[in-house]
Amino acid sequence: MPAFSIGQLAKRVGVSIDTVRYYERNQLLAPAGRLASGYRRYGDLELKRLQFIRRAKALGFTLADIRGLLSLSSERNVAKVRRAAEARLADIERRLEELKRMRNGLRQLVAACPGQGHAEACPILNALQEDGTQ
Amino acid sequence: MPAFSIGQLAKRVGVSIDTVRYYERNQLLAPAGRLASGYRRYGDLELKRLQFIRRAKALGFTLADIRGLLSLSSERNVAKVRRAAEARLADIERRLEELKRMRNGLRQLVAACPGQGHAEACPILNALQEDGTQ
DNA sequence: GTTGACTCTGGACCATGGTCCAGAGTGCAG
DNA sequence: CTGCACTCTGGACCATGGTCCAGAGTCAAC
Repeated sequence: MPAFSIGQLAKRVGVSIDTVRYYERNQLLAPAGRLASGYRRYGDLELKRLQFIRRAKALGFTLADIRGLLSLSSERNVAKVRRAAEARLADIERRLEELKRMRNGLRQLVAACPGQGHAEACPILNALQEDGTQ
Repeated sequence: MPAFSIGQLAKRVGVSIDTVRYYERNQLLAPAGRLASGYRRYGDLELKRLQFIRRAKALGFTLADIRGLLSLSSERNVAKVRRAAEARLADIERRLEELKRMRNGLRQLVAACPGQGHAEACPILNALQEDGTQ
């Protein structure tokens, strides 16, 4: 049963030691135990859990989401996990649409802007200054 | 020359009074003047400026970006405004791609999840628990 | 002239996801 | 057994974009 220090754990997963301790403070990841000196010790379980956290974060889950996922996961409640993932997905799709709207607005402005000449001819400034720009 | 109070200004633009004062603290919007009592007074210029700020924010500019845009705009420097908009656009496109990757990852997981049965069969849990998820 | 709504100030506080610090104690290689 | 790297704790601090508060003063309608 392999055991490693917080520094080794952090390095393996590619996060900072501070981040590991931050996750501990926020109930995401506890050490497997402590040495007599108080040094934290971690095993494979904690390694996996930390990787889980990072992967979930990469998928756009917040730490609060992840706390939830972790407890669902230990409950092994598949239906709830699926619903959580669906909610995340819906949220991401909403954000995608928003961003696309922004992008299209900006694209039009940039495309129409001569990039020189006087300000009155600049659609970017005008669009921001007029009403109903969207 | 119309003049209104901070409350009227805020209401017209649809922000809170606190937000208007916050923008003032952060050099985005100063009142046209003050009454003897110290009450702020705003005119059409400030109304337009606040609308500009809100629209730019809706396009995804940060307040720091907007501070920049406002000064470029008063310089009437079309070339710089355009470059700022292009940079914003590139940033938005980068974020779009990231979100799409997340969405696709999640979509696959959700699609493959039976939503019932035991945890071993749940690809969401498995994907988060295994290496090389994406 | 009284009442209720509005405004003033400075500063504290919120969430998010960490980062950094000092001062002290530990682990381990040579 | 020395020395360096590592770890411990608690708390402060960062950026972002605000929100809320108390206590005092003011405006305007009636």
